[in-house]
Amino acid sequence: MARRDWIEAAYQELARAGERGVGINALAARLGVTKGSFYWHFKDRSELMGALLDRWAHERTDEVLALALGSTPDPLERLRRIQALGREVAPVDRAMRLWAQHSPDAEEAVRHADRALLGHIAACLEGLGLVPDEARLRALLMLRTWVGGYLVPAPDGGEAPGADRTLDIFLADTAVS
Amino acid sequence: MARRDWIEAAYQELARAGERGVGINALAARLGVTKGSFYWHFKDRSELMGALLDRWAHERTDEVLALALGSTPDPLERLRRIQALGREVAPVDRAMRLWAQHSPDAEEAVRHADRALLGHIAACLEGLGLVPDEARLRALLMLRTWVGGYLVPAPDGGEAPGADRTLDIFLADTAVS
DNA sequence: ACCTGAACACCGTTCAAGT
DNA sequence: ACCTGAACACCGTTCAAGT
Repeated sequence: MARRDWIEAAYQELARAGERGVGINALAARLGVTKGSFYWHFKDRSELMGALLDRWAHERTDEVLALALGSTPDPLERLRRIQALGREVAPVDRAMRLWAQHSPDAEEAVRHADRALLGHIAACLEGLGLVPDEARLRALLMLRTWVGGYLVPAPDGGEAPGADRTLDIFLADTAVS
Repeated sequence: MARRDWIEAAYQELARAGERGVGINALAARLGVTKGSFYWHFKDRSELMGALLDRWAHERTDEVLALALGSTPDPLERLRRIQALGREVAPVDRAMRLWAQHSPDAEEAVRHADRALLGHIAACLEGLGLVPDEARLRALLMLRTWVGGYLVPAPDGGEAPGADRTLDIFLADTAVS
């Protein structure tokens, strides 16, 4: 049982059940050891949670970097890829954002990651003809619309068919429309 | 110490510190009694939380009803009032939505309340010339944009000056623009 | 009717003791 | 070096006993 095994198991629980779902007892049972083992590898629970933060931050940095260095130069296609990534990472992204609501450390990690992500979205919007200030504002509102989906599901179960109408709406008066 | 005193104190804690902030020990200390008293008035914690749900549902119903019966017939002005209400009730609204992420009961209460709210927003958008389907979709995306602000704060501290640019953007191709 | 106080289960935490 | 097992604090919960 290595430190990284605890982190891996905890990360999966975080994505599955949120920050509260990461319990030492449950993890110990799942890993087939007693919780005393946990306290050999970690000072306390918050050290484990800190490791999860680091892991997530690295993953997210890589993902956004991959987007920024992506092969397509077409801004609209880039925005679609950001959206696709968003759907892919939704479970852990949601867990992180909810956690950030009551943890300053998680809040800082999310804010830092969002700076990069918002920068990339805004760059795409500039590529479509928006001036920098307008691009930054719309990038923020677009991200809020996507993330807001965690807290406001479509009323008629299942995602509305025109969910990626978000792009159309936020690009209403750009080169695209 | 009456049942409603517990509910009132708990409701304040909910808005202040979220669902986890509602602790029997802390409430008992604040009310100057022992927690044994609590279990005279309530079967258990979940009965208290259910009472909070009811209280919030009534409050929210009244608020949205007041908006719907409001004096202004102007749809744009009505949308501005919805936004203003949103800012006013942000603390408890945020707490409710976060709570809804891990409680089916809270989830149902929020979804029910959102049905009314989304209906009212959509009605305003129809008043501005959108067809029903488009109005419903944009109402959903607008609400998500506002609520998404809980999870994605403005990167440069403090709300961006043009925060209610949301209206402009979502009304881009209506009678307003 | 309303509350106290002691007890219990659960979970995070500590630590002496084992291998 | 790595883990066990017993102990403790904290909080939700129960309940017999008080007024």
